Amino acid sequence: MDTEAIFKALANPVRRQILQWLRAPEQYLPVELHDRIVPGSMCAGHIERLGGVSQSTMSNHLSVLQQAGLITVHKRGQWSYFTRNEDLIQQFIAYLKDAL
Amino acid sequence: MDTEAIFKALANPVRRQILQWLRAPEQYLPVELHDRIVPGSMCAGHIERLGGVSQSTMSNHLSVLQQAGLITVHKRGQWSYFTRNEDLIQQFIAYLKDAL
DNA sequence: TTTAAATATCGAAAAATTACGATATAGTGT
DNA sequence: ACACTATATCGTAATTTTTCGATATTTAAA
Repeated sequence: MDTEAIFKALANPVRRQILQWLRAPEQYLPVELHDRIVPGSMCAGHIERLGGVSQSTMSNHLSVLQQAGLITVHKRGQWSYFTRNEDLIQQFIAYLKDAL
Repeated sequence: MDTEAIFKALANPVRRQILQWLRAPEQYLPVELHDRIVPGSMCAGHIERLGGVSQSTMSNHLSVLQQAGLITVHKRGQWSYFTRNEDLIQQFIAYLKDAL
């Protein structure tokens, strides 16, 4: 667990917001897509549309979260589906409980 | 609780280290000072000597931690004694548990 | 096989953070 | 009043982060 990378990743509000969106993707996606997606995930394009930043900027944020291990990607066709890495997130919180 | 400020404060390794030193100040202070200090605290000067940065830089780090609420200051004479704000730290961890 | 769509990467500008030395402020002791 | 110590603040340079538009890459569709 790269705590340095995790702390840095979480220091940015857009990235924290992404983690929130990924808690309940269905809530933020058009209903007609609910059965098409990788469950519990959103593709980069939808995340981009939710955030107020450019495509390349959002792609970078997703990359930072991914490198910190907070999210994982599954590529299907031309899409990249991002999912929270609950294991790591819980591991990180457990770590904080007696290391912070 | 200013979570934005807390996340930003924790993004810096020197500041996280300060919180660690403040968990057990006696461990990092000369024995002859143990009965002179505000319990569970260290003055700015001692923190400065532990960290590898200049006086002004360390003073700034302490200020950032303080503004985030992670530490508190008690001034006595010409010294500033810094203490962990355990309440806020625990509150932050509790917040993370269901908001991260 | 050309065209379009989704995403990633590149290069550079803007903004924020970190760092330092110098100086200011405030308290202590002479 | 004066010198001395501890800490804070100021101005600024260096570094890192954030951002963007442009371009490259990959897959799908016509």
